[in-house]
Amino acid sequence: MGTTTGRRARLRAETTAEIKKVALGLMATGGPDAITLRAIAREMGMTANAIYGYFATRDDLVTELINDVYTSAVDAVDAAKAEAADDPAARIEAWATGFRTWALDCPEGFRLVYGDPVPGYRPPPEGPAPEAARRACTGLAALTAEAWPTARTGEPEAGFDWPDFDEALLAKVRPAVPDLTPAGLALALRLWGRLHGMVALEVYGHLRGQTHDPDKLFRAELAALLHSLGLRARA
Amino acid sequence: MGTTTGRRARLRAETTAEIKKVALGLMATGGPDAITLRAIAREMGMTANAIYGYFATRDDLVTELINDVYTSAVDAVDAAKAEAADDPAARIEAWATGFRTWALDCPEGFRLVYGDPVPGYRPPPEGPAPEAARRACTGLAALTAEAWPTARTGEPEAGFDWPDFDEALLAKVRPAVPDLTPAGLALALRLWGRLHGMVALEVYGHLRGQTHDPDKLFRAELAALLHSLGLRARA
DNA sequence: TGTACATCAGTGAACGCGCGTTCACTGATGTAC
DNA sequence: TGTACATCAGTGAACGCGCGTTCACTGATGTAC
Repeated sequence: MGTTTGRRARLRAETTAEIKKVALGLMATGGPDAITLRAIAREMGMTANAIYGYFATRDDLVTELINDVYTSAVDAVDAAKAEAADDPAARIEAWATGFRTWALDCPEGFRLVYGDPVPGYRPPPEGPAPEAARRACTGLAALTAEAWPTARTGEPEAGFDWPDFDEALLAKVRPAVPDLTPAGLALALRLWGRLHGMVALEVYGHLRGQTHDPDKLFRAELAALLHSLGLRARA
Repeated sequence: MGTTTGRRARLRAETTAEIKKVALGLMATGGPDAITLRAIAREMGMTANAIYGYFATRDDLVTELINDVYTSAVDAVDAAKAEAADDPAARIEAWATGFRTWALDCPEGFRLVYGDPVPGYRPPPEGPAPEAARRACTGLAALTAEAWPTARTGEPEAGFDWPDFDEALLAKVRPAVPDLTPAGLALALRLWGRLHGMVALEVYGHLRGQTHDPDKLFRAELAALLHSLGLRARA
């Protein structure tokens, strides 16, 4: 009996996964508005309402999609960081290139998480992927804390204090990374912005008409970023 | 006769402008997919097909919208730059804050130009706003060229050469800014990315759960940016 | 100044489409004795 | 091992909706003599 119910469960899980994969594929070719139950069903050779056996509603599907994609991003950067040599420059480099690689591998995912929402989508009140967001925050904060001893000397002082930040962010970050200062947290957010800028331009195609070698441009920006933190790139 | 035909023409221009204004307003409240002829007409108290008297097609309307909005952005940063003191740091600061101010004043515009396109929209082959794009490129390149004498010393060398860049970009930039080097142009693109990152995060609401004072964060990033160019912020 | 005509902004009904979602159902797969 | 029953994935038709676009039209505004 275990094996037979197991088989049904497995088929169910496979179909669920396929629905999500097809949804992402549709978004890749047609943009966020291409994620429709009918289009997914068409692609899978079934009727649209069959999807209701797997997701209660289209918004539920989109929420799961965002959650999956965001989690895969955090997994990717965490893994890249973990594989890197045990020094701040190497780890920041791995984190940044890991993020860019993930985004270029799955530009639809990047858009889904950071760009315009799917038309008509209403996310749940706590956000579509709270756990992935938490991991992303603390991961970056920890990374910044590692680099802080050298970074602080190269950085102009900006006078940040804890009340400048959102309570929810502090609640996530301070217990996980106790040795981070307010200025360090501000730096973390700025590093995030700096990475986001380059990757967003590339994902949205704005670099296409500018350079043949976005890779080189990214490496240059990364080298400058490390340089400004008082660190030196490996390559 | 001149006055009467003039009146018709004026009414026509006013209605055209109102259609665009309403379209932007709809996008502000409902996202890019809210720009529909029917919604615009509803808002204006007319029927949807009346809009065909002003725009041949919905895509034409969107193209004009993007063009207007992009042009207003370039006008805004050019004006900010022109008003600034005649030194590179002040001009870069004015350019960056001018851009951010424009984006926060008109976040729909930022999304329209830099984010996901309006669902179903097919831009014309030369892009929706080629002239505005050209002005933005050359403006930033000129700004970078001004800062280049000090910036080059602080920057790690990355070995860029003209073939790294797109011919179309070079055709725009090199005649307008003849004293720009390949490394300088790469720096221009990176500055663009750096600015884009912070502003995009803020416009898309990703900073909302992080800091109460995005303004301060932006100023800190700007100060660090100037610092890395060997310049010093005024404030 | 008055009248006949041209322009043209906007109407109202209709088209075909794709959407999310509901409903009653069928038929194959698995379960209990 | 064989039969009666339960589960459940998926069907097919239908709903009401909003969309872009087309069409034949009306009625007010402007023009020419």
